[in-house]
Amino acid sequence: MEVATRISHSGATLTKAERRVAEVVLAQPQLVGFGTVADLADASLAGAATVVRLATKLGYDGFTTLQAAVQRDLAQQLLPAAVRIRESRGSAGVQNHIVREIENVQATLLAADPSVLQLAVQHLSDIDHAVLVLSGDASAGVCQQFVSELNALRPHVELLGGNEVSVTRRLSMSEQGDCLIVVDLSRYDRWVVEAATHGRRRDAWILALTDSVLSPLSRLADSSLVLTAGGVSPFDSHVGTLALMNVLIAGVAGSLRSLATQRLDLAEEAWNERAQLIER
Amino acid sequence: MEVATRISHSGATLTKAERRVAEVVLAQPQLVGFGTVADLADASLAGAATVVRLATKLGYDGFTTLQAAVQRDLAQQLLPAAVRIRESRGSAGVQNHIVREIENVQATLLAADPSVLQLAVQHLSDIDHAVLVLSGDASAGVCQQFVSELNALRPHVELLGGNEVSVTRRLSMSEQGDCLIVVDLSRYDRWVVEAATHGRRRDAWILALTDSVLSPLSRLADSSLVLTAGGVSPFDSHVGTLALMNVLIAGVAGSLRSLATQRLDLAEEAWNERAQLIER
DNA sequence: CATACTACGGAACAAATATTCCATACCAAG
DNA sequence: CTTGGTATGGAATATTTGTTCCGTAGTATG
Repeated sequence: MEVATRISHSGATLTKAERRVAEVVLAQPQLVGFGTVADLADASLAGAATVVRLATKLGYDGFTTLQAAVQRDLAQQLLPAAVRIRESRGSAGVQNHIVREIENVQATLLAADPSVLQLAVQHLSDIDHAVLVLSGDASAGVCQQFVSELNALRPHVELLGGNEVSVTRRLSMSEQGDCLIVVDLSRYDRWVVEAATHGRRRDAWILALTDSVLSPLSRLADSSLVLTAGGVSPFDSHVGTLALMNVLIAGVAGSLRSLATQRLDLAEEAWNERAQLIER
Repeated sequence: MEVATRISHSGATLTKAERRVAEVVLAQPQLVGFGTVADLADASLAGAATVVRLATKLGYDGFTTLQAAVQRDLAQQLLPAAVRIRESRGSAGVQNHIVREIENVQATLLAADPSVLQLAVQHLSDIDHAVLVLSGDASAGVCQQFVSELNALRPHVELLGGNEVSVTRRLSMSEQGDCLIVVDLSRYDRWVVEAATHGRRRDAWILALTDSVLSPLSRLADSSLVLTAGGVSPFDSHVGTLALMNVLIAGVAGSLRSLATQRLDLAEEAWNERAQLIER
């Protein structure tokens, strides 16, 4: 991505209008490769002169040269994906990762039984009951991610953590119909399995996200989804897990549409009020 | 392949020179999409007039119209490679997610400049300096995941969090050569950008993981990696981010092999001693 | 061999497109 | 509020590029 590099390099010195143009160049490279100065100017609500100025600022002779560069980049992308990955600037390492992680995503999502997904979304969308998420140490991060997003959509979502005692106490206060999501891969954290067992006695509906239907969590759970987590590093990859969680989140967002948008709007408003977010 | 269809349809009625042109159109569509009448004429050893005649013979108004058609065909091919791999397994809903997340992984990892990755791994493997990770609210979970895994491989890795004051304080104590990883997507958390600015003054080496080379984080950082995070739900997908982090983790594990295995063994031993992990 | 017809490409012409120039709007500093 | 400087887009200009026309060469047919 020759062009992207140059934009990044000159990024700081760009003016407001030039930046708009640069964004369009990055977002819709076809428009540059196939189109004209006027097309690009229209798309970025800028003048033709600004487009040319950007091109020269990036170190090109003019729009025509910039266009040629974009066309080279696009031509790269036109090569078959397999060739692209192989030719992608050496580093066989990254290729391995791509293949491996894609496999994780695909295997995890394809293995998910649609009826289980539907059931899970249904329970996760039931705002009359709490959602408790229990995770092994190795997957705590992705679970926190899941909890925080789910929390943005609906109330009463908790990540169980701290020490074993506090988790057990929280589970003891759970009510029938609460939803317990347990996430752990082999080798399983003993306390997670024990806590899940406790949850079972409390009549929670349990969904296991784990690496095998033979796992102790699967045995405990009412439903389970099987994860594929082949890693290149010493650790399991949670890419598939996160992708699966995204599916659940999207499902909940869909089924709680009005409540969810209302909650998101409230957050949005608060952010704006205090200018806590910036566009650029 | 709209153009190919027309060529095969009118194939019989083409003259010798026209056929040569048509062959080039099929073999090197980029030349048509990106090039001019003269380019195509040269490549097919024909005159400019012949090129135009072919275009009209195929039913187009002229070369310009033919070119537009070829550009549409090319644009199809430019769509996320994953879209074309639509194997009809899985339900429609999950299909979308698979395609989207695969695209996130692929785009994020392919966009990563190997030299930047190498540099990042180098800094992350430098055990004489601390690694500080600063994250926007929306990506806190995956960052925690990253930090916890990195922590298993080497000491002095911290996730900056809590309130703004404590983050600022921690950054104030950072030393030259420390490594600051900043992760945030548009719209950016103001405090994250401000904290990163502070880190810059403290002479930390800054790596930005963000969604555009035009982001304020990119501007601040010494190096940056661009994330693709297209989501189906209301939230960004951090699947690509996590995959990229896995690449970094694997790199660090490789370069710190002996230290890392030593640390992992220690943890292993402690777990075994207390029977905290179970096989099944 | 002669004639009629078709294919073909060079060059003139017309259209489009990139580039440059300039007046205006905007903004910050005094 | 004024002034100096910068950013910006419209319009004039220059260049490139598509299209059309026409003379020539090649080919088939009688």
